[in-house]
Amino acid sequence: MAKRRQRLPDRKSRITVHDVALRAGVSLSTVSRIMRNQGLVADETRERVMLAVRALGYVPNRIAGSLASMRSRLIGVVIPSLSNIVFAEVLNGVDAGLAASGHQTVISVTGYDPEVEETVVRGLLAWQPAAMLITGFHHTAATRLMLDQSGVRVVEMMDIEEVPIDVAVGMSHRLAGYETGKHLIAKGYRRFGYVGHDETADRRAGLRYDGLCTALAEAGLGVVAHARTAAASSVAAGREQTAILRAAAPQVDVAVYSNDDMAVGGVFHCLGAGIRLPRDFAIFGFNGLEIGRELPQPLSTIRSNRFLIGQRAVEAILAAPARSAGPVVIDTGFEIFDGATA
Amino acid sequence: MAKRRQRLPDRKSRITVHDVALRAGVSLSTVSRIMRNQGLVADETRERVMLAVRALGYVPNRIAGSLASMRSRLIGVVIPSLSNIVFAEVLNGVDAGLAASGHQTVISVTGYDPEVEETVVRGLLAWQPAAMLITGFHHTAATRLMLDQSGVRVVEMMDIEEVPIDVAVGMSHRLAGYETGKHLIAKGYRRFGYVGHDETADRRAGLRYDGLCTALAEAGLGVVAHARTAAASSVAAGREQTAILRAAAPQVDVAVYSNDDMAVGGVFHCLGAGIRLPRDFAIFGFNGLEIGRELPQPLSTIRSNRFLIGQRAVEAILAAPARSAGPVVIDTGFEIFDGATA
DNA sequence: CATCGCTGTGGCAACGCTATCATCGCGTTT
DNA sequence: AAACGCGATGATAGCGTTGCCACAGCGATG
Repeated sequence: MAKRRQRLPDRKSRITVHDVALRAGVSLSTVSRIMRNQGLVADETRERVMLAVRALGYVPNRIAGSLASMRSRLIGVVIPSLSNIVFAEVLNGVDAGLAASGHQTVISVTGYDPEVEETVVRGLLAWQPAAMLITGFHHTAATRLMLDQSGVRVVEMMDIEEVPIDVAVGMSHRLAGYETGKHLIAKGYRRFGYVGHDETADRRAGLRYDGLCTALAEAGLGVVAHARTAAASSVAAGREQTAILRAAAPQVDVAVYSNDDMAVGGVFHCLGAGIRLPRDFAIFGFNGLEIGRELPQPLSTIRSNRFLIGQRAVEAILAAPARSAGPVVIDTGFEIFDGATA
Repeated sequence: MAKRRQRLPDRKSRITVHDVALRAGVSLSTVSRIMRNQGLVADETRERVMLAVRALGYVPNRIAGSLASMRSRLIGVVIPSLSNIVFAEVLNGVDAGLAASGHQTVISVTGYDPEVEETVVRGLLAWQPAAMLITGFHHTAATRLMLDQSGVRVVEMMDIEEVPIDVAVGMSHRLAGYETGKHLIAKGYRRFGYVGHDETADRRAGLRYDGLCTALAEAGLGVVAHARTAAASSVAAGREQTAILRAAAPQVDVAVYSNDDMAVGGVFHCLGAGIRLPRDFAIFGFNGLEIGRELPQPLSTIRSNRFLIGQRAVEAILAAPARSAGPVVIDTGFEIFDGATA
C-alpha cells in the first residue's frame, strides 16, 4: 500500500489542472494548452474544458507556471517614494503601458536610500521578474552588479544623463535647468535666488541647479541667494524657505525652486504675506503638477512627462525580451510652461 | 548514456542551491536550511556555506521556494487609483507595517471600476498571495466569491460600515459626515451648500454626504444648494463647482466638500475672486491632506488616518496566518481639524 | 498502396526549492 | 554495555505547471 505523504497539514484541496483534466476527460497537457491559449485544440474540446474550468472555479497557479516556464510575468518597480505624486504618475504610465500584456508590477519603495534600494532589488530579483524598472542612476555597486548579471531587462527611469545598464527613459534635468535660466533671463530677470531641498537624496534636482548655473554664467550672472532645507521637498518647506530667502535677500527678483511642491509653498507664502507675483517677486518651479495649474495664478514651471516615462519604459521592455547590444536612451523631453508667477 | 534534455534554449547558467551545495561541500538541505535561517546548523558549516553564497552571488529563487512550501510571501494590494494621494499614503502605511517581515506587495489599480477589480483580483490570486488588501466593500459578486473561497486573508480597507469578508480596517464615513454637520452647526452656520464629485465611483463620499444630511436634519436644517461634477475629484473641479455654487446660491454661508482636493479648489476660487474666508463663505473639506494645512489659511477639514489604515491592515494579517472565526472590524478613527476656512 | 503532412492529443521529465524522514556520531544515563 | 537523547546533516519525494516529444488518425499525394 502506497504511503501517501501529507506534505502540509493545511493542504486545502486546491483545484489544479489535474482536477480540471479529470472532469473534462482530457489530459493535463490539453488543459494547459487551453489555459495558455497556445497550440492546437479542437473547438469542441476547448468548450468542454472551459466548462469544467468555470464549474470548478479553477485559477491557474502562476507560481508553478513561472517555475516550469522559467519566466515570470512580474515586473519589478523600484521608486524612491510614493508620497511624491511624481512617481505615482510614473506608475500610472507603467500601468497604462502594461495594459493587457498580462504582466503584474511588484513595487518597492526605497525612501531615497541606496542601501535600502540594494535590499529591495535583491528581493525583487528573487522573483525572477521579466524586467526591472528602477529610478535614476544612483545605485550601490552591488545593486548595479546584481541588475547587470541578472540578465533581465532593466530600465533606469527619470534621468538620461548617464550610461544606463540597459535602457534609460527620461529627460535631461541639466538641460531643463539650463532652459529655465535662459527663459528667465529672456524675460528680463537678473537677480536670481534659489530655493531647494535635500540634494544628496534628489540628484536630479542637483542637475537642474547645475544647468541653471550654467545658463546664468553664460549671461555673466549667478545665483545671488540660496535657501535650502535639509529635509525632503514639501509645500511646508517651500513656504518656510521662501520666507527665509525674502528676509535674507530682498533684492532677489526671481527664485527658481527645486520643484513644484517647493514652489507652491513659495506661492502660498507670498499670498499670505501680500507679495504680488510676479511683480514684487517671481517664482519658477519644476514638474508641472496639477496643483500648480490651479493656483489663483498658474505656476510658471517646466512640465516633465512623468506618465510618458512610465509608459515608454514599459514599451521598451515589452518590445524585446532580451537586451540589445548597447545601452538605449529614450528622451521624453519637457516643455516650459509660461504661467503667471514669473 | 542519459539523454539530458535542454528544456529551454536560453537556460542561462543560473546559480541554484545545487551549485552552492557543491561548492561548500554540503547537501542541498543544509544550504536551504541556512538560507531560510531555520533549523539546526553548525556555525562552522554556516560560515562555509555563506562564503559560497557570496562568492557565487546566489539569490534564492522565490518562485521555486513558494511552490515547494505552498505559500508565497506576496501580498496583493488593490486600490482604485494611484493619482489620489490618499491611497499612496495607505501604501506607505502598508510598507511600514510590512517592514522586515520579508513580504512584498503586488499592487493593482482598478480605476474605480468593479469589473476591472474583478480582473485584477483574479490575476493577483493566481500568485497564491499570503493576503489580499483591497479597497472598500463594493465588489462584484464574483470578486467576493473568489476572495472568500481563496481562503487567504482579506482586508477591506478605508470603510467599516459593512460586514467584511474577513477583516475591515478604516473609519466610519457616515459618522465623519455627521460630525462635520454637528461641528458646523455648533459654529453657527445654517445655510449649507455641498460641492461634490462622482459618487457612484466614490461610495465613501456618498456615505459622508448621508451623514451630513442626518446631522442637518436633526437640527431642522438641510443642504440648500448642490454643485456636483460628474468627473473624479480634483482641484480644478472644486474650483469650477465652487464658482457655480456661488453664482447659483449666494446665500449659502458654508459649503461642505466631498474631499480636500475639491475644497482646495474652492479655496483657490475664493482667493482669486476676492471672497474672504470664512467671513463671506466658509469651506470644509475631508482628509486632512498636507496641501490643506499649508494654504495661506489652513483648511478646515477632517483628518483621516490613511497611513494607519495601511499599517493596521498589515498588522491584522501578520498577526494570524488564518482567518478568525468571524469578521473583524478595526476602527482607525478620525478627528476634526478646526482650521481657518470654516 | 506506401508515404507524407497535418491536426489534435497524451505522456512525462524537468523547473528549483522545501518538508519530512532517515541517519550518523557522540556524550550521557541506567 | 546497552539504551537513549540530541545536534547536525543527508536523501528524497513532491509542489503545479510547462516544454518537448511521441503518436494516432486521416486525407492528400506520388
